[in-house]
Amino acid sequence: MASAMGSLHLDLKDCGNCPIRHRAVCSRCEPDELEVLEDIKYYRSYEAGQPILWSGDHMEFVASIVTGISTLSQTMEDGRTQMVGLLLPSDFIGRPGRETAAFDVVAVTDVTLCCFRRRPFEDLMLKTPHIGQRLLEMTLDELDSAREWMTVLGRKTAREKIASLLMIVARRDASLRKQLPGDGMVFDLPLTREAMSDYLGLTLETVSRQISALRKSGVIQLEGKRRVIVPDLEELIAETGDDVDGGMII
Amino acid sequence: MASAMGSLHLDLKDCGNCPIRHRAVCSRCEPDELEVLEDIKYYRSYEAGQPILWSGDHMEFVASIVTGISTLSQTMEDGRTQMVGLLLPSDFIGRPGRETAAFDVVAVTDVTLCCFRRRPFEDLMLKTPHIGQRLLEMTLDELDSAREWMTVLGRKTAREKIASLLMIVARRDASLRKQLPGDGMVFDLPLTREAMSDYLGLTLETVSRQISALRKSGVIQLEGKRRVIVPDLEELIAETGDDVDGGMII
DNA sequence: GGCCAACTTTGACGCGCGACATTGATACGG
DNA sequence: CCGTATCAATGTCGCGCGTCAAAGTTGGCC
Repeated sequence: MASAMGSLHLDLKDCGNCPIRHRAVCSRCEPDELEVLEDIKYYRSYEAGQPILWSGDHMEFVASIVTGISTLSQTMEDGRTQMVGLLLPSDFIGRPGRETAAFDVVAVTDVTLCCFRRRPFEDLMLKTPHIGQRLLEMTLDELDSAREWMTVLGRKTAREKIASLLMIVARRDASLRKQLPGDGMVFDLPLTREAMSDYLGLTLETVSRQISALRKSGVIQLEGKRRVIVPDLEELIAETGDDVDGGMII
Repeated sequence: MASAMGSLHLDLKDCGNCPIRHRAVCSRCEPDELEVLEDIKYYRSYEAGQPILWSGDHMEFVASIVTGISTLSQTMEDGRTQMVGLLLPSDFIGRPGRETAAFDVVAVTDVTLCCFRRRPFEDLMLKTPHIGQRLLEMTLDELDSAREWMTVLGRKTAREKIASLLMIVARRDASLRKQLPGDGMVFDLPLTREAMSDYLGLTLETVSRQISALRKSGVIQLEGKRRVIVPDLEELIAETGDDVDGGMII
């Protein structure tokens, strides 16, 4: 971990080499604006499974995810939990103008954050419209995603929910490889069955059963618990209940 | 309707008298900035039940809701629909930088919009940081609401969902009257049973049954179909499944 | 290798809520 | 006045998914 951080520091101290340079909240900044950001930024890292923030925590920083995956989730008094966001590299954590975290943030994989102390960042936003513009764009995208997701939660069957999640992961995986999703594609599920159930508003048993059912129907094949093969993409899309390739931002 | 529009025009042509002046996307604008907005704004009105936008429509304008209530919803191929937003006065419709509507927008009550042609509004946003700043703040608030709502959709029982919706309406009603919600409060449901079912991811019948059940338990009383009386607010809050007065933005 | 913890799968059972049908209440127009 | 439309309430039935329980799988560690 320490050595990983060491190399990250070396690679990333310069924003020009940053892997999320073109997508994160800083993506519209000019070189002089980046310099100001570079002065106040610092990195933090978390191991898989560690909490990053608890709901109600005082937030001293806002941050961009540089590498890894985190979840944003809410827990009811009696322990029921619902995931409300899946945070990927370049996604933003925290909210300018808010003192405390509204949701729990947990690292699913090892995670590296590029952090900015909140106050200086808020000041900078007022002086640097490019940051606010990009953050608005990102927030609007997240709102669209959240709304699509509400339809999944409110109206889809368990089988459709699983198929929808598989398509989301498949699309994301394809875009990381700079390919289009297609027949025969292979990808890994970044989430445990329990995390999938939190995402989809199901129990982990139902998730397991529906994945088995999709396998038995031939819609997907499994290699181990996590690796998924999609022989016929159209067939999987049909299982989502969406009209052909419509919907499902993220 | 025509006469109503007439009086609105007279009353509202001047942004200084606008009922949503302090909350809408223009709320941070200085007098000179308002003047520019006044030049490009125009009003439109819709009767209860009318569609304002269909998903996929080309959007020539963005708008603020001045009066009335609209719903934002998504429909699946087979007709299942999920409401993904409840738009109240001062809420914003449309998205700078997007050509087509992503969701259906329908007027629930008679609605008046303050519209801006999209292109000029986008240009203005680049020149007027106050607009973008306010829109960011509003969008972040909506994102928080959407996330709270996801927990309702994914994890609550039908009875808890109904109680949660009643609390949302109760809070909104109290804030309009500039009071705190309290024991014995009375309010009207702005939505039909069907709209409530779309909101909560339930069927209309289940909504009807759960409202009857809450009435029989003495948690609420009904006056007609739409008017609700809450003898003991704590009791209703307990039915939501939330911890005491936590959660439930909007 | 063997042990242990974490994760997953599968089964049995029952309840909550959806699907469908009927009845009632209210409003509107002829 | 009645006929129709809309919205709501309520009954019946059954399936989907949650709950509880147990067994199987995988990987880490000594």
